Amino acid sequence: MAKSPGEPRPSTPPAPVSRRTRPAKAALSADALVSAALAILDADGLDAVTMRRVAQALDTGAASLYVYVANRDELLALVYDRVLGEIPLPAVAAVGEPFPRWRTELSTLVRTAITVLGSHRGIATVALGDVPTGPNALALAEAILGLLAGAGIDDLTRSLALDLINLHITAAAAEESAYAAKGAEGHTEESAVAAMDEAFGRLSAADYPHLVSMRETLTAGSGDERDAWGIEVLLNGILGTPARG
Amino acid sequence: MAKSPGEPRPSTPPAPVSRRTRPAKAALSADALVSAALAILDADGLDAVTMRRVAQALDTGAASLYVYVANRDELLALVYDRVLGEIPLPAVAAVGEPFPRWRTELSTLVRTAITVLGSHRGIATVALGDVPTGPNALALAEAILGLLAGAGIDDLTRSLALDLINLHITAAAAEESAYAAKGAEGHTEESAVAAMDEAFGRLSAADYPHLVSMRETLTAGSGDERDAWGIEVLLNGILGTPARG
DNA sequence: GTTCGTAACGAACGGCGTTCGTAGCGAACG
DNA sequence: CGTTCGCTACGAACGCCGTTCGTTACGAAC
Repeated sequence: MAKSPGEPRPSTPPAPVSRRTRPAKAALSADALVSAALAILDADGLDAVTMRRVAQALDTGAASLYVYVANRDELLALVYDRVLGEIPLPAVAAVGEPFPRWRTELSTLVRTAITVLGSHRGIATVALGDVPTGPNALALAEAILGLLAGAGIDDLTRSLALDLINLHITAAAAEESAYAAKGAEGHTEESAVAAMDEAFGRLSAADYPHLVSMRETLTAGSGDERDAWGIEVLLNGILGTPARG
Repeated sequence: MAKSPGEPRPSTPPAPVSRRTRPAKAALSADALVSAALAILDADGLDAVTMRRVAQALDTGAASLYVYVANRDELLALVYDRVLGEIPLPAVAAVGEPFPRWRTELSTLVRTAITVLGSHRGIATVALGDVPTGPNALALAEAILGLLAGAGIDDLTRSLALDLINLHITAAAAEESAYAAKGAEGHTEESAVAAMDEAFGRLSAADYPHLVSMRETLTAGSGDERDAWGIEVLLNGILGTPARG
């Protein structure tokens, strides 16, 4: 009762009971923050995941979030790991056991990882700045290492291959998100071709002979086909490039 | 004379001559914006490249920049292309001519591209959102296509390979920048190992057998060695994976 | 009954990208 | 020569942002 700050509510009088007064409210938690952030991410993209919007979705103030999360980057890292959890992982063979199905399993694992990460608008870019160490990131790494072990690849090569595959997943997903974001609801095809023509129209065949001659080939193939080819290249390359070879 | 707004300068009277009154001033230009932005980028990183700071470096106001650039993203795209210009490109063989040195040339081209992009703190992430179409980006693409042509690779495969190589360059550079940024002046080695141990300390060998058994191998090798191996994998994989095979 | 740690919160700080209305100024035009 | 016009430049402002601070409420411990 002392202090008597009165009613310092200059903006929104229609809410009669202060949020603080209300009792239950489902209790905040880091998981709840992540869920709210993920919903905003899917709805409006990475830039829309602001502390204020997350707080608003949870019917609280931005300052309250800092009890569960040190800052926005940490929240995004948690969201990233949550998304990684959506990737179905194959059962891992025991250490030392050969696993003949490793190639198809690894191929689909990489492809689904790219698709899952790419479908949550822009979250993949989070991983390019922080080496992720969340539980689901570790589980994914474990699965990849297990499949590579099933191929009989030595430890050093597997270690390098893990990095390379992770890099590829992240980059391919980030690119996919970017394409999806650009299109929004416009035609991906049309705008992409338009941009291409715009850029190519000014090219002289003398200065850029290969680009000009390949103009049509460069836009060929769907994203999925390009993704699939990329994975094949990676796997073939890994098999054919032992470390310290 | 009409209107007579008087002297609406409530904040900084110590500057007697309005910037407007001063005559010469070297004249703004898109190039000047890019140079100023690049200097800030190298000094303080991508986040520090704000419209206000660029304007300040040019001794003007942020609003003035919009005459030469539509928005910050466009400015960053110009900076990105400027940085690409720092990459020395090999002479391109004529279309149809075999070029036996293609492999070493392409390998060093990719490696230097990663190094150059990675050395300008965070600029590589710009390319993950915009397919770059600046002149230097086109020249780089032309060079890569030319070297691949020297290897006798067909058009469709070259097209896919170009995308894959560009993706790898961008991602590897972004990761390199991120590592450099994390370290700042702290020991990269120490902090990386500490983070690893932090994450690995909680791992049970039952749940993560491969990760645990490879704990030491995973941190082996310098960044350069990993980069070099990655390029070999890409090139070997491209050679061994014709499109529509 | 009192103390105390801590979740929750409103307000504020400093900064951001961008827009708006206007001021200056050289060239074009009558 | 006088006027108009287009364009660069600019200060101020808008609506955001992440984060911090000081205070309040409240449950558990004593």
